[in-house]
Amino acid sequence: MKESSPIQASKAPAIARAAAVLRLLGRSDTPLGLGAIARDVALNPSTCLYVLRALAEEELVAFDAATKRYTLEAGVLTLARGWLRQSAFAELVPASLDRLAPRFGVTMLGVQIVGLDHIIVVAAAQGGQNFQLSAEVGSRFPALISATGRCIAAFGAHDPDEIATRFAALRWDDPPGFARWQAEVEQVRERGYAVDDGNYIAGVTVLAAPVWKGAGAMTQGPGHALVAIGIGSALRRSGLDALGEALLIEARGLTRQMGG
Amino acid sequence: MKESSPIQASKAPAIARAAAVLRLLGRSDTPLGLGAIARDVALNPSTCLYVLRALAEEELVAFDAATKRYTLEAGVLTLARGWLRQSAFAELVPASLDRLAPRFGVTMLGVQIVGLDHIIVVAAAQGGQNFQLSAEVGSRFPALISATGRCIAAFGAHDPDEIATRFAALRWDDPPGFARWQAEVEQVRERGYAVDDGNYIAGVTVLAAPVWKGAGAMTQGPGHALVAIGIGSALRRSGLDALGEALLIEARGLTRQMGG
DNA sequence: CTCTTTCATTCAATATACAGAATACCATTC
DNA sequence: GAATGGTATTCTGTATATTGAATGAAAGAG
Repeated sequence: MKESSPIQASKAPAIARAAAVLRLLGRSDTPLGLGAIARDVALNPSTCLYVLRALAEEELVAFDAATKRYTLEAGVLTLARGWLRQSAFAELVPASLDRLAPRFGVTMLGVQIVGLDHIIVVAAAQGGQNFQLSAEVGSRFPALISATGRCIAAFGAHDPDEIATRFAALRWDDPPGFARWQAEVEQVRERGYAVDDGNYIAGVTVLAAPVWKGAGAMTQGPGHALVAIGIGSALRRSGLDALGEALLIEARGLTRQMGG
Repeated sequence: MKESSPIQASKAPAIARAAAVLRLLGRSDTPLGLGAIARDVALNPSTCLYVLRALAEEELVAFDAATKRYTLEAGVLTLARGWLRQSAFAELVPASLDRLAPRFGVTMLGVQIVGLDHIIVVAAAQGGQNFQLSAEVGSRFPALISATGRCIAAFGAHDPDEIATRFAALRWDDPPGFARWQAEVEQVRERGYAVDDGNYIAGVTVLAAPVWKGAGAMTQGPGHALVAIGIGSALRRSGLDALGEALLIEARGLTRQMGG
């Protein structure tokens, strides 16, 4: 039997339900009622009510008794603080971002790589005052997209078939063919950093360099990456190579600081 | 490390267990094994294992297969981002903090009031270069402590008995007597902002001013507060009143912007 | 290398969380 | 004021999540 039975396979389904509810509330722009929530996460209203009450008890969701609507509660911030506290990367990366962003006038991101599924923005710094290509902390992106994706493909020890499958599911503004993409990935292995020149978002150029986590963990692939984002025309004018090399230096410094 | 609070009966106990595990992992400085986690949250190892697996499936917990240790995963950041997105206060307050912190050389906090239980730091700004500020976001404090506590007591429509009970449980460096504290709370009602002069932390003065949430929600008490923290001697020299009045003005501005 | 200890994981019986129907609660509308 | 529609909430039998013991897999000591 193939392993693909993701729903109901767990021995603690209430947790998956709770996570789905939290994510829905995080996505929603307005407070939601029980009915709307139950419908969206495909739960029985009664079950959903108990989930919401338990989450409210933990102060992860807020309940407005007057309108009977639910929202995320600030308790989720406390969890995030706990993660930030213990993540060496999150602690160290802002300094690197603050160095590079003003120097090259780019938006800098520090991202965490979560498997082959996706990456999560951990920290950000704005370079130019005019064009703010803001990606907020906590945002998720598909793992293989853009420059970071080429990094993951180049340095992660992943199954080629798996990569091909996931590549096919990506959405680009201007998709590169798989063959050309693979050639670029090969180039990343030599050069050390990756470039996405308008493929992901038209007119926008993205660079990424890998940061490894623990000592000698390089065989398992990078756990993080530094990302630079800027307007393509401006970046090409000021020289991509200089930015790429600066990314590499900072990324190597971070790897070293984290015990490499 | 101290034991977590006991898990209470609910119709979805797995959620309370999950929250306890997440909080424990957030508190811990090092990755933890199954045994340590199960012991701390008072769970059967087998049950705890299923909880951890479900949390890992949701990418709220990271599992290191080599060491069999668990950590918080970056997914908690995504939840926090959802909360920040939909909180008008979190969106607006940084501007206020950034205005006041350098002007008075104080550490500024924006806090969210969660019932009578506690407050959560939502945003922070440094005046001097003394401490790291970003680490503070997400911290929890008892609701009635320090200057914020006097605000909540003054403007929240809470049961006096409940307040007295909770007051008795607080820990101060230099506890004010209940009678004197109540007199100060009365003063807060007239002046509009609260002062804690070395009671909570010796040598440190804290000021707080309330921010109400929705329009006409003042009857239910403030949902947020602006907090200023500084060295007592320095603050008294530069004048507490000026800082207090500035806090009030910013707090009123925020209340207005949030639909007051 | 073998024994001992510690920890993670599976297994099978049973206490209980869950789904669905039934009820209570509002807020509108007639 | 009565009725209606759309909610949220309680109630109850049953499938299943939880438990504690048994098994497996490492790590450390002798």
